[in-house]
This record gives sequence, structure tokens and C-alpha cells, in this order.
Amino acid sequence: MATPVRGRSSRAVQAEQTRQQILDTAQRLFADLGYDATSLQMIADEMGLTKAAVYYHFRAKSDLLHAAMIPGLERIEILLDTVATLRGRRARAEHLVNGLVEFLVDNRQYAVMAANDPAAKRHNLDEESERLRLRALTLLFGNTPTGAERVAFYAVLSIVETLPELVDLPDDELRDALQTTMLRVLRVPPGVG
Amino acid sequence: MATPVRGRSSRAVQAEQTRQQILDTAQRLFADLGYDATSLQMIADEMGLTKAAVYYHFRAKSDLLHAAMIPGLERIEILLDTVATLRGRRARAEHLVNGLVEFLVDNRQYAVMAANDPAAKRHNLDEESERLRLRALTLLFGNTPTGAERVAFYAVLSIVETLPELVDLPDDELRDALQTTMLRVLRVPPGVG
DNA sequence: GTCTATACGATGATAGAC
DNA sequence: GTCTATCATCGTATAGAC
Repeated sequence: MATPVRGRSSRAVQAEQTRQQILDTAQRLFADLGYDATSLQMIADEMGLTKAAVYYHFRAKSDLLHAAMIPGLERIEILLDTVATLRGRRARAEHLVNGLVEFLVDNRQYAVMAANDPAAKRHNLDEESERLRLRALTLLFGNTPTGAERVAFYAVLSIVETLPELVDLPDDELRDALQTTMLRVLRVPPGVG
Repeated sequence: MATPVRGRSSRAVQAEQTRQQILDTAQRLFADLGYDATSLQMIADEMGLTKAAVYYHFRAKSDLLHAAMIPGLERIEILLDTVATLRGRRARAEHLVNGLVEFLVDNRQYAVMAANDPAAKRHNLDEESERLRLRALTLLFGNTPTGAERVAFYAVLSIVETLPELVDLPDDELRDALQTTMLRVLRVPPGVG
């Protein structure tokens, strides 16, 4: 921390740190209040900065939403890459569900923010996550899923939005229950485990 | 329309009509853009009124959300009253799911609006729907549901939020798929029907 | 390069004219 | 009942201090 990376002034390191703190604060408030109800002023106040300082690090409020969501979207993309190497619906469904549940339990706050804010619909974020959803749907059910398959698939994804109601559940119990429920919706019977 | 109800001036009838039109416009825009992204100006413009005219009929923007959501909440309450008269988890689950699906298919737009806008969390609407959710949970699983039961129950409710992805599905197909999926989550096997 | 001060148009909201 | 006028706050933008 006292020794900045070569070519990076300690000033730049400090700035990056500030940027990350803004991002963390924003993500917490977005998850708590929703994107629209979170003002730049709140974010600035919590950090002892001015609104304009926040604006220096992010050109627009929507950039905060983007920057906060991207790491999660990338992690899901990698998960889908792995799923794509598997053959058979059952193997794919199990891997997808396992990876998704792992991610959700590890990042409950992220999930709450990303899950269902109408603000995401208005910005291109929804395009990106829509692309991921379609890719996952195709991986499981091919290019022409039936209506019932689509309902089941989206039902699995919608379970993400129940996380706020389940804050009191310990990680292990949450993980097991999510896996069981998701696999049941996809009609994947439990293994002989 | 030309003959106002006794004791009601035609002016009052007109006002009630205006109020209802504002409500319909608001509900449509809330479902489309989300509550926060819908301005009173938009609502007023679509109706050829001014912002302040809208304010005459509703003291606050949040009152629009309230008024738009109440009929649906009441209908769910009545559904739960009926469910409460039944004995046995299976009968209750089937009746609840049937009624819920019926409501969703009949009021897709309403469901989209009510489902998951963070604005509802900030106003007392969430208290009311939280009460309904808890009542339904208790009707199905008693006062001390397990973690797995809670996950399954909330998973069923979260399916509501998939409706925007399923706009292209015809009513019948949507109804069947929703029922099947919800009952599967609740572990209610199909009847011999 | 990082931040503060200040101002812009639009928002939700209120008060009072007609 | 509906309007105009007004207000604080919002996201955004720029000028300039350090």
C-alpha cells in the first residue's frame, strides 16, 4: 500500500481507491433503496465528498450502475462458457444451477441490486443480461424452447429476486434450498449423491 | 353517461372519470417505465392536463401507486379468504395457485407494475403486500415454515416477475405453464384429472 | 489530476388566482 | 376544478482552486 505499482503515482492509487469506495457505496444504496431513489448527493455525503467529486470519477449516474453490475455479468458469462462444454441437459442444468447458487450466496447484495430494478431496463444493462439469459436458455433447451420450458427457465431466474426475503437464512441452508427448488423447476431429479 | 347518479352533480361524475383516466394512464406508464421514471408531467401530457391538475386528484405521486395497486391487493385478499376455508395443504396450494394464475393472466399489466418496483418498498404498499405474502405462507406451511418451504413459497411468488418475458405467450399456454411450474415448486403432483 | 463552487433544466410539491 | 407561480432537490455541466 505504501509502495505503488511502477508507473502509477500514489495519487492514481488513491484515486482508484476512491473510485472503488464510491462504487461500493453506490452498490449498497442501489440494493437498499433502488437506483432511482439513490441520489448522487447521498453517495457523496456518505463519503464526505461533494456531488461533483463523484461526477469526476463517473461521467453519469448510470455509469455507476454499469460499473457496479459488470463484474457479476462477467462471472455469469464465464459460468455459461463452462456449461457450454458439457453435453446433456441434466449435466448442464446441474452445473448452471450450482454455479448460479454459488454466485448468489456469495453476493447476496449484488443479486438484490441487479435482480429487478426497472432502472436497469432503461439503460443498456438489460441488453447485456438479456443476452446472458437467452444464452442460458438456449444451452438448456435449444433454439426453439416450448412455452412451458421458457416459463420454467425464467421461473428459475426469478428466484434471485426472493433473496431479500431470505436474509435471515444461513448460507448453507439457503444454498441447499435454492438448488433443490431450481432443479425441481427444471425437472432435474436429485442425484444418488 | 348523460344521466348522473342521484345526488351527484355531473361535475362530480366528470371528476371521477378524470381521476380514473389518470389512474389508468399512470398504471400503464408505471408498468412500462417503472414508477420513478414516470413523471407527473408525462401523465399530464398524455391527458392534456397540467401537472397541478393531476395534483388536484391525487395529493402525491405515491398516491397514484397506492390507488393503482389497491384493487389487485383486495382481490388477492379475497382469494386468501377462500383458501383459508379449505383443509389440507394440497387443496390450499391448488386453490391458491389457480386463483393467482387466473389473476395474473387477466391482469398482466397490473402484475408487471406491482411485481417488483423498488418504489413500492419505499412506500407502505410493501407493508400491505408483505402482510398478504405472510398470510399465504402461513396458510400453506403453518406458523413455523422451514427454510426450504420459505424458499419454495417465495419462488412461486417470484414467478410473477417473469411475465414481461412472456408477453408473446397466449393466455391458455401461459396459464397452463404457470400452474404446472408453481405446483411443481410446491411439490403438489398433478391430479388424476 | 482531483476536487469545490456554482449554475442549468426538470422533477415532485405547495399556495393562491380564476 | 383547473390553472400560474414558486420552491427545494434532482442529474448534469462547467470553471477554476490546489
